[in-house]
Amino acid sequence: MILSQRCEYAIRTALFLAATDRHDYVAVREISDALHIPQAFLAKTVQALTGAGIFASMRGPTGGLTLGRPAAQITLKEIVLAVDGGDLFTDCVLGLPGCSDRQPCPLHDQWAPARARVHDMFATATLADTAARTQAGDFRLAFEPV
Amino acid sequence: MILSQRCEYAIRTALFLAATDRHDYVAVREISDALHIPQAFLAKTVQALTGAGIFASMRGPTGGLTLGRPAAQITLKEIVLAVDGGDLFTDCVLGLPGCSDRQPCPLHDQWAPARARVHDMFATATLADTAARTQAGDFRLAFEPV
DNA sequence: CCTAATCAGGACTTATGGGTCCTAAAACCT
DNA sequence: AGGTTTTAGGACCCATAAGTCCTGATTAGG
Repeated sequence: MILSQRCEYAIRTALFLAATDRHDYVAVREISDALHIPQAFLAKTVQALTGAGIFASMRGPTGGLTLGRPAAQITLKEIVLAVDGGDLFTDCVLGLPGCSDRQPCPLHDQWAPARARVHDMFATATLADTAARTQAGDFRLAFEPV
Repeated sequence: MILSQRCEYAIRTALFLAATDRHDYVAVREISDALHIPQAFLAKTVQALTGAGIFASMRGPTGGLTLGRPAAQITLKEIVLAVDGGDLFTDCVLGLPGCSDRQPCPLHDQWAPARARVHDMFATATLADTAARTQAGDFRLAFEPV
């Protein structure tokens, strides 16, 4: 798996919030039902995002989650960093510590550009762009379309 | 981690065999010492490669491991497939089952080409090419150069 | 033939990510 | 004020990857 399960859930949740474009708070329960994610696990996962300011949360009967900033100003890279950390964008493909341009492993020259391609994909994709595509076509956030 | 620990060990072992270009069998113990890999764990890991014909093994005092075919005819993709399977090259970045061109997730159009780039890197890289680079420069197969 | 060295592979232990459960704290509503 | 609904977060359980240990099968060499 390229992303952890937590991170897949986090991105799908963020896209759900951006795509349904509501002004009020959306309860974790509602999201976990729509996306078929275990509720308690999602509740813990989003704490990493609220802590990073990517989500905002409110308690109480009308509480729930909402985006902490406009969807156009949130990249998928931020979400990955908040949940999984930056290892995906920096680590050696052979797991060798200190691998770099100065002290490369035998695959470094091939891996570095491929890794950069993956990085750029996450750094370029904003929630607004991606959510717009979600609403447009056949795109799905769950196995059964939401 | 993009590759499992097993797979990182497997590739480094294959490169070690290709780089030291010996005609005889090399004992697992010798490899695990050189690359700082737990011996018993490496012994189990390479069974996936001997089973796939990528390595050949021989028991007894002069036994050990050797490449099953010429290094120029072994790609890193084969090793990944034998150890980790093909999920890295086919799975949806959001973990949605059945994601494809026909039934895409919101990130499919961005992810598919990035994933193809990673695939092509492993499919193109042969043990011979990569091992040649290992011998040439400062390249390393272990934290302390071998 | 016997011993030592090596791979093969099952059984077991440990570490970690995924997931559940329960209690506390905050916010709304009557 | 008090009850209900929600997030926050600690404690715990489970599945799997990582790693260890031991026994057996095979081979070389005296």
